[in-house]
Amino acid sequence: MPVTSTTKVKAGPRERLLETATRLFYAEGVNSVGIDRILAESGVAKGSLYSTYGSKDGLIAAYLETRRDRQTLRIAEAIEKVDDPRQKVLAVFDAQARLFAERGFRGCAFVAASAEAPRGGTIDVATAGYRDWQRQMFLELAEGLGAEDPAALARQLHLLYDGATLSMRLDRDPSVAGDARAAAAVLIGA
Amino acid sequence: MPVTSTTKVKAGPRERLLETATRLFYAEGVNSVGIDRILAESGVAKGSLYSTYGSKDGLIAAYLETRRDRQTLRIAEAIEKVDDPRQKVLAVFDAQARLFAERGFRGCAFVAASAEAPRGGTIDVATAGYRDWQRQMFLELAEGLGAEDPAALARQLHLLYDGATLSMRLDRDPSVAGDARAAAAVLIGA
DNA sequence: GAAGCAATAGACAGGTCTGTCTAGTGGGCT
DNA sequence: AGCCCACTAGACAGACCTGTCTATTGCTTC
Repeated sequence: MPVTSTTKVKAGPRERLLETATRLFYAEGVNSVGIDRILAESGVAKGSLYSTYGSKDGLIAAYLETRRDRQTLRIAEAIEKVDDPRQKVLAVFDAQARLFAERGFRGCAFVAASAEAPRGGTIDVATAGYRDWQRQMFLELAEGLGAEDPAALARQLHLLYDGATLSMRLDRDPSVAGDARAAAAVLIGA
Repeated sequence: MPVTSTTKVKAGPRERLLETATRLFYAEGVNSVGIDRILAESGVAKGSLYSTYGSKDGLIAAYLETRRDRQTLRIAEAIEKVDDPRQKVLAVFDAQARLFAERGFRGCAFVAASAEAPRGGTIDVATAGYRDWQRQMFLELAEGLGAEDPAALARQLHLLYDGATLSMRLDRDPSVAGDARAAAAVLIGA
């Protein structure tokens, strides 16, 4: 019986590769990290990487998928925890603040990965999917608020969220999430 | 007498290199474009590049400097053109909208360049300088508005500007500048 | 006309990267 | 016991990169 992810005794090459790749890709960028380093630090043979993920691109895709799942789950949970439509919006920015406060957080993985990615490639597609999810989330939140133009409000809230994301990446100042929350409060109060 | 930049008859290697590098770096990213392509497309010899700019890094620095000058000049002009403090703020977002509407615009050059740049390197330093200029500009605008907490308002406006910048890069939709302007109008009206 | 200098053209070194391929090893299942 | 297969270890090919170095050309100035 193959060892599954729930078993802690020993992780297989697939899990070790993904764990190491996630750590290195996120810290230093997908282009800066070569597979040799991932192999060395994970203790996996090169052949296993190519039989499991097919290519470096495949490993990158798996990496982005886990980041996306982590993020969407985190935000969905924060939204579900409260009932008031306004509180739901603020909960998103609170979740962002908690994310920014995490040790080792260095900005959104998708922003970093997509910056130098060739158009139409693996990273581009994964990023577009993540953006779609975000857009849909903000739209549902804005509709829940009963705004007269939910689509416009959703775009503005998304703008604040994006602004905090970019600012965090460029300035490395987690407090920006608080500013985004404050601005969001003004927008949904108006 | 050496030919200066005002003379249109023939541009020297320095100008041709910078022009070609700007075009390619901006379109495809500083890491994706090798010097061989810049040399081939500009018709300049490799020796001239290294005697003029010292290294690829030096060329990148010159590229970012011209982008920065272009941007700061553009925004400063837009601000000076109007007198009303509120109109000055909106003028910044109007300038952003015009920038986004330009043919071939693909998002902020600094965001793209800094995404995969090593910390503390040439790109990082240039980006930090540009960020400082932006922060100062928004602070002066907020102070001109006579807000009770100019620093907080400046950060929120900057957030909207950043949000539009990131959204433009990820979604390639120039209309986002209009959303940023609308949200800014709400913030400075409150 | 001669000298000097900037620029061209391109070979070359030394490094990095992805991906392929071969050989050996060890544990689990029949 | 014996077989199978996943995995390890690492050499290798082929491509690309930056930066150096040499030889040559052509313009400018003395």
